Amino acid sequence: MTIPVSSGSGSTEHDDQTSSLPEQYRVRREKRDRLLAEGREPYPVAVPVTHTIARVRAEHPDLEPGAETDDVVGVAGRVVHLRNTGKLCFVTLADGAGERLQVMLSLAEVGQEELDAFKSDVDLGDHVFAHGRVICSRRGELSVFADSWRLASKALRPLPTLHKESSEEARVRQRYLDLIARPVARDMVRVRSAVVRSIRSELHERGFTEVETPMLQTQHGGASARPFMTHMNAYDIDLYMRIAPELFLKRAVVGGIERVFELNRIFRNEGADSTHSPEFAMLESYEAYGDYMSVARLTRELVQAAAMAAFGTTAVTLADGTTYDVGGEWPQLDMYTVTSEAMGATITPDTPLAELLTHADVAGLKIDPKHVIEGKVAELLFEHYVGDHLHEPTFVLHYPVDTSPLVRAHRSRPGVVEKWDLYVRGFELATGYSELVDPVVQRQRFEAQALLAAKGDHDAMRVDEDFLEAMEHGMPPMGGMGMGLDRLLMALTGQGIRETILFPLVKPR
RNA sequence: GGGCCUCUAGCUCAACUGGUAGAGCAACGGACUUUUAAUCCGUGGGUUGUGGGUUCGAGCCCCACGGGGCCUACCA
Repeated sequence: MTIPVSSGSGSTEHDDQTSSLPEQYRVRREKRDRLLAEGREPYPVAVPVTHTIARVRAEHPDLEPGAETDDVVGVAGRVVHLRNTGKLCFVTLADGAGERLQVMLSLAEVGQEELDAFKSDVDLGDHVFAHGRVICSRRGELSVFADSWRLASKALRPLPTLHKESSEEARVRQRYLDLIARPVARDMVRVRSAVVRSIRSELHERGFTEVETPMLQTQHGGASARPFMTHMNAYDIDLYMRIAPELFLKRAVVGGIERVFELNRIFRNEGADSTHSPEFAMLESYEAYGDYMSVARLTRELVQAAAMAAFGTTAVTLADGTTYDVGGEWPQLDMYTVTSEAMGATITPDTPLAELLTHADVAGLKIDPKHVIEGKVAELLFEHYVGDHLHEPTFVLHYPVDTSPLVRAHRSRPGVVEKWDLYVRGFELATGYSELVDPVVQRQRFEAQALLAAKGDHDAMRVDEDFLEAMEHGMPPMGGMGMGLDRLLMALTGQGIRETILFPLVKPR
């Protein structure tokens, strides 16, 4: 529903449409107009707050029921409950953190005029300021016994009922209401902030430098995914929104920023569901003279530190009430070995394509024609038989060469690369490589990708000449890691991706 | 992309086999000086997502479109 906005901030006139508004909207607009007409400000520029609600609570942890103090405070908050017994009103104010404090307004303390004004002016959802002594009600509720009050901001729309959760759609479309109503929603914001802060500080402690690389790119690369496209008017060129920061972070390493990371948004023009969002936050880090094993350790330490920072424990409690422990060492499984065991038939990097396709057939997998290459089929078999079932945090090692164009071949085992994927609760949380640093091999890999692209694979990379040129100037051996921040939040909280993102993209109505 | 479900008052939800669209909270009027989703008395509030169709009659049946959810395939 669209509510017409009256023109002119000081207007006290009704729009023609005002009379057609739902009753509750109309009543509140009329109150605003009446307050302005009476010279009472519905939106004062400031109110004299002296204490946060949390501070009042902290300074009076255990007042006895009926106790009074001489501490005079000024507090403000959103009205979330109103109870009126005639000559005494009880108001519950909530602050942004969800802390609540009761305000009591009595005829004896504020006088008839102010009490009547309060009753006629204040609605659920308004911001109200109250001034008075801190006391405790007879029923033991910490309260401010008001000697005066002021409207801090008049709400023109009613608060949704706080006794029931909003629909899932309303929760993401109007997150501000979700934050008011649902503590879990507020917690997520704080948990996410704590996790981000933890990751940054852990990396800084290890000597990493945070950089920001281009989001608008002339050539997308660094991952297999379809990009968003946009256009730059000044140069009249098409640009891609980045799908990964990898190729720029590696250029930074060439330039001597030997421990580098970026924690920011990337964009993928693909599906949106409970585990995928078109824009999501990605951490990538690269360390010169490291390899896939050193970044595996780093990744584990970052996840465990994040859990500690957000919850004070590595055994986190998920949304469904179960406990999930990310502590300790995490098992490392070899992809071909574990897939062979689960499947009951041995596959190796040398297994012919026809045989792999037979296995896929048995498994009931439909293989997209563009994916009919040995490594991709082997990977699909792994995901089918093993990947989705890996509940405990697990590193899966040694992927096929042909699906990992930026990873170096294993130092001793032919046909596989020095790569791991980290599985957590059945989904892929992070990936780590011993990065390919040989520019000649890298060119061959790019050319193989370009061939796939020519055959219609929108996810395939192109030959990135600028990146190759950087590489040809000498790239130190290094380990690299990428981790989806939203997925880390999902792993640590058990919530869906749209609950981990404050304002996820939703289709316009 | 495919399949299934769903959209009703400000919010959350009912409404039998097609027969006058209801409840809780919220709102409006009144009572009440210690309430905790206060209580009590009274009242109003609806283009049932949008557009067509069938029918004497549609919230309900049919078609199209739009939003949302779940399952499924793909990407993290």
